[in-house]
Amino acid sequence: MNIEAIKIACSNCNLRELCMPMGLSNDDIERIDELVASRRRIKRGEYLYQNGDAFSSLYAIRTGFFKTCITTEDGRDQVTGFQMAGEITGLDGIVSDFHSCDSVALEDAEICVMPFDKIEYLSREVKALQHHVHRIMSKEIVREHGVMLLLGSMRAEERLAAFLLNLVKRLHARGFSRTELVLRMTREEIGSYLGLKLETVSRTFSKLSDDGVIAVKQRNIHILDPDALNLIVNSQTCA
Amino acid sequence: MNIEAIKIACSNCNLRELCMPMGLSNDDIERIDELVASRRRIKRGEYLYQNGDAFSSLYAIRTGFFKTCITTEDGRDQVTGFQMAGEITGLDGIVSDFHSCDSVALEDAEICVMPFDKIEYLSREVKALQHHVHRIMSKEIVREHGVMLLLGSMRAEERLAAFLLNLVKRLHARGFSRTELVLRMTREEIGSYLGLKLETVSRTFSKLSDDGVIAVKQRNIHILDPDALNLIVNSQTCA
DNA sequence: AATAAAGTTTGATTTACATCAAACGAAGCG
DNA sequence: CGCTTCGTTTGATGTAAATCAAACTTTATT
Repeated sequence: MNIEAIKIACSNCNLRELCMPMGLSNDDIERIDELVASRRRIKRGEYLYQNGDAFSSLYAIRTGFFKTCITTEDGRDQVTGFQMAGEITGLDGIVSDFHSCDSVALEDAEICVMPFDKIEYLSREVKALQHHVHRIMSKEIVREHGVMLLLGSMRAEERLAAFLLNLVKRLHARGFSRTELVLRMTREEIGSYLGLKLETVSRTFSKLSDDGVIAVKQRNIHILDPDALNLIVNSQTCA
Repeated sequence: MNIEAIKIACSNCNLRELCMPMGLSNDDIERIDELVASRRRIKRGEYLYQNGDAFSSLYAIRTGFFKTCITTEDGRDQVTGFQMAGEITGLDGIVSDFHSCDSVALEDAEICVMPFDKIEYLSREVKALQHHVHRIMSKEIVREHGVMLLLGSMRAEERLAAFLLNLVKRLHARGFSRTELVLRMTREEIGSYLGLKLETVSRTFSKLSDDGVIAVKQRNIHILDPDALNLIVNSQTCA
């Protein structure tokens, strides 16, 4: 393996506990070292892929923060997810060989390009990789079920609480604080994801702040009372 | 192959154009004939699987109609999808080895049990099956993106129009009418799926009926003006 | 067939969130 | 540095859908 190949090998990556090689034996990780064809830097605001682009690869996020969103002809826009380091994006393109949503970097980012034919080839060779790919897709399906519950039956305060708890949980798995987080997205993007208008998002932040549940300073959020936040999500105001 | 095995073989199934063997060559279909371990009959109202059940298999629907739903501790309920003949259900269980939602038959049904370890084994052998499994999961992800858009940014009338168009499209692919359909679910279940209360669903049916877009007789829907229905979905009242 | 239970429709009222509007703060740019 | 742009907050008002309520229809049960 040459220097360039070593540099992008999963076996040499500090995210291997979280990302594509998660749960694989050391042997298997070495067998999938050719998975990543290249790395790519994406500046804030740039697209990783866009609706209509030909699908060829999945992308593993090394650094940075992304949103995925769908835009309809009539100009409606829906953020379908936010992705951070160690997460895989691009799954929407498999079914039709074209991407059906946009992926946008919310901060300068670096991603690993994993050609999907290589993923399929290696999945046939490495059982653990095959199962992991299946799990990644199933996990995305289950996540979206949760979003459907949120959009279908939660009130604004519950939605925002669930959103913050989800974010902080994923950040904590990456070694960040359990109580402090920096939002990488605007109020409008949060609103789009949660099915709310940006004014409602702002008001709800203010409400949670007034209630002493969180402290808000621009995009810096400090969770003061995690239990209260959990309670907001799990009990619908108990009528 | 004995009589019993032939009876449940994909190569012998009238749904093979739609279901698991879709797009496979005749050779490949024969190679996956052992995919279905058994068939199971489910009566209306019975569970195919439930939240918390151990995951072992995916299920292909031969006949009948299902809903999947998640129920939270606090009693909230969200229908996450409706499944009909030729569609695959159970994908939610892959990630954690336990099902995270319920699958309920909305009419007497018959399903094919496909043990997931067998799917993975055959996917390693048959490239076309591997890719098809990936496409099925990606398709579900993309479908859920659409539901997120619906729940996040559409008004009641748009949601119901989109729902009817989606149902009739899938039914038409199965040889049914492009304009007539029989709803297998209650107004409440439609409402749960669409993030609306049953009264709103009922009112919206009445509205569409008054406008001459559809004719409603209990659960029988006749689409009188497909173009109008499409227009409702694609243009947000043009403010 | 009678009765009960489940599902649906329609009306009156309430409400959570959207919309409209204005001011303010932070950040990017010439 | 001042200027513009973008993002955020807060207030006043409007509205789509929720809630409450009652009648009605269909389906299940005995």
